[in-house]
Amino acid sequence: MKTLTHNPCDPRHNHLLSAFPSGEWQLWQSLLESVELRVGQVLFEPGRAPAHVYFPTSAVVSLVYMTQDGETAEIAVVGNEGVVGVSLFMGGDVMPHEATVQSAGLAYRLNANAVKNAMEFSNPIMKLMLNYTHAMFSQVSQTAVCNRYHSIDQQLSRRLLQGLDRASSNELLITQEAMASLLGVRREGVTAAALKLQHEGAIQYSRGHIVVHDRQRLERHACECYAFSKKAYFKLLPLPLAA
Amino acid sequence: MKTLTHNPCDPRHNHLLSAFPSGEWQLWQSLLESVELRVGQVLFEPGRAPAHVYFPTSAVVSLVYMTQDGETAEIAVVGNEGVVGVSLFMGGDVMPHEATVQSAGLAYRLNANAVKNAMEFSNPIMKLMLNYTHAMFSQVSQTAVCNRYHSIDQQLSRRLLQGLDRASSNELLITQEAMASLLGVRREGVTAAALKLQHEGAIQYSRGHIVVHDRQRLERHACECYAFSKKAYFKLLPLPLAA
DNA sequence: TGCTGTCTGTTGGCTGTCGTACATAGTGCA
DNA sequence: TGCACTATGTACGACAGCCAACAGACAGCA
Repeated sequence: MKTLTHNPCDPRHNHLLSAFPSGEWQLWQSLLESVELRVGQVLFEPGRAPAHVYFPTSAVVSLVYMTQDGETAEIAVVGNEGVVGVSLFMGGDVMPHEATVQSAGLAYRLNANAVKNAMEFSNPIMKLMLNYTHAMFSQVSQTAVCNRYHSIDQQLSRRLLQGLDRASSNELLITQEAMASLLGVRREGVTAAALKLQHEGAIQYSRGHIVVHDRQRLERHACECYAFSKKAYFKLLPLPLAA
Repeated sequence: MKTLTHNPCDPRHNHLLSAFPSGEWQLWQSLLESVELRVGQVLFEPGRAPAHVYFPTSAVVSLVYMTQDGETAEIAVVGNEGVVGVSLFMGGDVMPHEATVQSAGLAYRLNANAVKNAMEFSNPIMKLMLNYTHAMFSQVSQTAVCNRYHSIDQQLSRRLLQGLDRASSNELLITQEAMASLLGVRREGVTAAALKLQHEGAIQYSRGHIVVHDRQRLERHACECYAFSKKAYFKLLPLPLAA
């Protein structure tokens, strides 16, 4: 079993790829194609079959749902802990949401047909991917409840922490406008919540650059959803993923 | 391939079971156990591995998420179109929500170990179950967005329609109090929304008995979520399920 | 240096939902 | 018949978040 590296250019920097049994890894390695993802890039659109699955190493991808009226809401985040395109593992293809690059970086991708073949022939990989799908299912459920009950303050803190977990430093790149459309609230609401956090010294927000100074304070502000979905992930996926 | 029956005592009244290839069906048939489900019965609790999967024929089951503070919200509904316990198909076991019987009736259940064995040996069944899991994933995503953007009026209408689709008549049995905890809102909010629908002649609400008089009016009131999750289901699951 | 566009901060009024409290009406049972 | 219980209807203040509009601040660029 591979161990997790600290080099984001190594495909094994992705937790799922790093958990491949070595036999399977030999097979997949040659099929993987490295791609540089730009902010805002759309990996797949709602209602259209994804052409690839993406294993981010340093990039972060948002799964975003859009209503008829064009209002948006993020239902899950994927970084180097996961994979974009779980629908392919469930045998379907289309999904009701789109996948957009939230934070630029590297990812390794695999052709959809190759995925389908690989899944037929490798049970261990199939299981790994379905386990991740399970964790994502939990994350989406959590989001549903979060949208119902938690305040903008709590949700902003949660989302910053989720971003931080997938980032390489304590700096995040996202404007309040963009954060608002992820959370599905107004930009002014995000401004107010961000100011509160800033006055407390938890973060520093400036024109799309957020520096997190006090992570623990964020954790106190965040709703349970952050801790819960993280716990669900670690419970479902085997070591060394939890490392 | 089996055809869908109109007798709720027949296991093939469940859409998924009716779609089993005949070879597989012979195998499963002997393992299925019919159970009568009572209202309020808990099929599995959050954080505990489910002992069985349930294929409802006439019962309706709610998947309900509960926050730390005891507030609840339904994330999906399962009737004779689906199966309760999809986590077992993804290889995991625990789920963050509980499954509660919403409407009494019959279901066929299968031991969790038998499920795991069956999944190992039958690819077609595995695919069928994962397709349904996919549809449920869509439903949960939709719920997340619905919770963010849609009014109580819209959500009540949506939920009544979802109940209706899984019921055998145009009468539903649920109190406003119970509906409120499914939608994750106050009882008074449901009362107000229900009165509006009642004044328009769409429904008749009386002490836990709802009679739907004008389905089309409900559809006009409901948010897009109803139609969308229904469409997703039919897209993902093969005929004769769509019948 | 100044222009322009983007990002952030601020304000005031509005609406939907919440919290609480209480009134009324069916339903089942003694 | 009357009592107890549950379900539904009503009222009022509080508040979070929405909508619209605008002001200031910073960055990039000519």
